[in-house]
Amino acid sequence: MLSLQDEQCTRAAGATRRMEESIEAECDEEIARISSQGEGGDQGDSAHGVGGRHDPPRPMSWDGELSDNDDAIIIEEDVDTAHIDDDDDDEDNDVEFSSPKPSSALDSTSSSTTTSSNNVNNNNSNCPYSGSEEPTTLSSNNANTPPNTSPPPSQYQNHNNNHSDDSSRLSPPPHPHPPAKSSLLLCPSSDQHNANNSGVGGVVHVAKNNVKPCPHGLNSSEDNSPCAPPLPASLPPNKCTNNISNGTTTNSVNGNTHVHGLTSSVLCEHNSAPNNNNALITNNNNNLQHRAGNQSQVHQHHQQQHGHHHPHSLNNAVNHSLNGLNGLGTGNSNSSSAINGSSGFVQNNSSFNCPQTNLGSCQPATMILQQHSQPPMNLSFPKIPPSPDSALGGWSTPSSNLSRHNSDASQRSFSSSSNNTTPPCIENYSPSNSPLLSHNRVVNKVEDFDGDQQDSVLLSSNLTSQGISRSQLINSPCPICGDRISGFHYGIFSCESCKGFFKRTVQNRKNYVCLRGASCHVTIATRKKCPACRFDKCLKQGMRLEAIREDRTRGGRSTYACSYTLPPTSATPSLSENVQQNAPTWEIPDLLKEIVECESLWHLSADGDQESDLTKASPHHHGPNANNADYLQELCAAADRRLYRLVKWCKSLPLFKNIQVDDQTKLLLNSWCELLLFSCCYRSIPMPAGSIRINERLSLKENDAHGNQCITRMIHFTENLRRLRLDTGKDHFAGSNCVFKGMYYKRIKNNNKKLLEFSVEYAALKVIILMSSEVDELHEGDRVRESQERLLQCLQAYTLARCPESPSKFGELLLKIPELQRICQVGKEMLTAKTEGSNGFNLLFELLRGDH
DNA sequence: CGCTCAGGGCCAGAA
DNA sequence: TTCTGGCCCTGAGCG
Repeated sequence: MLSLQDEQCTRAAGATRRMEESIEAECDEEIARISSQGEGGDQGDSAHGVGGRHDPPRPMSWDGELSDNDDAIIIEEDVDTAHIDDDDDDEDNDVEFSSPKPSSALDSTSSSTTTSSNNVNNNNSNCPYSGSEEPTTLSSNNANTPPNTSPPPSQYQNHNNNHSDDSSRLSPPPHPHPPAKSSLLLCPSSDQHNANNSGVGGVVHVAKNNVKPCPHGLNSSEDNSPCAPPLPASLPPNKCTNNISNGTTTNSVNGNTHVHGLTSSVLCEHNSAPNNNNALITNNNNNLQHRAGNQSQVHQHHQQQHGHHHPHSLNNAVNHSLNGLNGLGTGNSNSSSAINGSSGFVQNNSSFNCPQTNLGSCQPATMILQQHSQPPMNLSFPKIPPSPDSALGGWSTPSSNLSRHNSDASQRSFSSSSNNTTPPCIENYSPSNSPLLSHNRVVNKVEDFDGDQQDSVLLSSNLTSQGISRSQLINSPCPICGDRISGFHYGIFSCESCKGFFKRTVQNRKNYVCLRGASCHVTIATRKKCPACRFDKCLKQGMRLEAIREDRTRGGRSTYACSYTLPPTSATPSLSENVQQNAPTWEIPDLLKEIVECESLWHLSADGDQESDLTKASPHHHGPNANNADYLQELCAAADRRLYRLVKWCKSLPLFKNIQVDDQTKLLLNSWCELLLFSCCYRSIPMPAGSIRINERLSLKENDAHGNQCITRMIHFTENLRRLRLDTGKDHFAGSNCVFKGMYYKRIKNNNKKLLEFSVEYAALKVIILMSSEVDELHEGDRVRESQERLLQCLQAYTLARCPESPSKFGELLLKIPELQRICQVGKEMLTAKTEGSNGFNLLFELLRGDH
């Protein structure tokens, strides 16, 4: 009698064989298809072969409409929405795609893929910060402490109360901002750390005005020792690495810097473990706190969950990227520095933001990201204070209209001191036509170039050449709400109300949630209606979280790095164009381009595509009635169909397709579930919150799951993805010099065509998941490992280049993987139980039976 | 040493 | 009761 284990092995072998056969069949089919196509290669193939093709760039329009572009690939779909249909399945029956410009068989891949996911941002939730955990406010020792009470549920909610069951509507994880005034803060796992620093077990007393910043922003005033390495740019400069003995929140135990504020929660965790090497991975939506920033902890956790190891390279990258999660913005390619202790990365980042020397205090973000891979450098940048006057290159008139009088009391200033400045009519103010938008972008662009004094000159000349006068700036509307600007606040010129709003939001840790899709228009009239969107706009316009002083010291100049970046906005046309022309471009690594081009394979289901037939033939395909019948059956059917597409996708991937078939099979067997679930969740991003899209006809809400943990977790995972703000195709073309080799369109209602948009980050992450070198008994383990590392490097480079203001993006992306693996574990168990005893004979069942 | 100006605090009014 | 926003205070940076 065969033991259960033997039986499982047998089944696994069967699944393996089937996977191999599928892969080989795909190969054969591919070859046959290419051979038979001659010049008219179909689009499916166009994206199969990747690499080595360098077609000239083609102009693209971004209206999403297709005109007469022969190169476009049209995927028809009877939908009127522009979902991110990366791997829609059931609509395949309705899908066809037109032939692109004929090309040779071997060059059939020359049609390129235009990628983006246009709906991602539209469905982003309100808070751009996720994945961090802030200290728990236990109580207040100060009567002035802003109360952490529950806000009206309809509009927003305080983070402190966000651990409700209805996590799909939870506010995003808290902003990593400073604690409320004089709060008693508890680091959830930081007893030892806190005891060391405050003398009160587990409690950090944040004293009001009790921190005397060091004169250099480095040492406490009592300490005459040489300056410790300054903090990274994103940290307030008066948070010295030296311990401040008055019970405040900084310390330098083993080189760690415990800072709250922007990075408080994460750093709190990060530094709290005995080895000072922790970080926090949170998953608020799942009400899970995966506190495993320490490599070993991640490792252990993962082992416990899955019985195997994280890929070493992935692990490195996770640890590496934790720096970014802390807002420290590492681009250090030597991940060992992160692994070996946070002291390493603190010191590796030590060249920044010393207010005394102004080392990098105004360095461009791109420089910062590049430089912390270097050991501490003796930088000799000329001093560039981050104040707007300085940043703007030193206007000729020292007594600016942006003096105190219009900084604090803007109304007074406008009425009295600005004789030559006619106060603009309020009706003329509009955030959309504010020169400030362009101005801020100019600041950003200039800072991106260099950190030295030339910035100022260049910026000044830019402003001059673009005709931006000081009075124009002053008279410009607040870029957030359109109100009158009162001064330079938290990194941008803004009005007094937005300044106060931003300050309160950050200081009091408000965590607003927009219930209208996070797309509310923020104007002077509506700014009170949706604080979530208002805060979001504050951030988008460039307000800096780190400008909020965690110690609440008053006075003085800002010393945070002013290398803020702004997203493309609808600035004044001429200026916008100018900025656009001068915009530094970032490039999508070629490898990622090739990967993205393979994304189209999730859509393609042309005639002859076996998937269509399989779909129709699937005995588990229940069609529209599945919604009320057995969604699990529908889920299985959808998963089963996608598996075939998965194989097609895999074998077209660069790096992967060069791996021998045995290893390909093992990698696929290892990751098929993660890939399927990930794609499902990604596809669900445009869906309403709290639901996932199984296929074209079936979507599930949390209620529909009837407590099914897998579905629930998938919904939460989708929510996390939504917050993560994956890139979109528009991003690529707005800021990059990326040119894909073709354009894919989906035919929608009224015979219109919608440009398909793929996310580079999403696509790359899938391949990283696939290329797990920790799979047992790989013949070419080293090769797989190298491939994954290469992918990781590309993705990191891409995320840093695209979002220099969010150095944590890369880490946050990677941290989705263990979360995904946990969901898969639950999902497999669910599906296995479901298919127990079933005589179904398809790939999914085979995989499931062999998986346990 | 005085000025600048950005960040924090206060508080009346609004929601 | 909470939030808003105008006004004022503070103090580091700078000339």
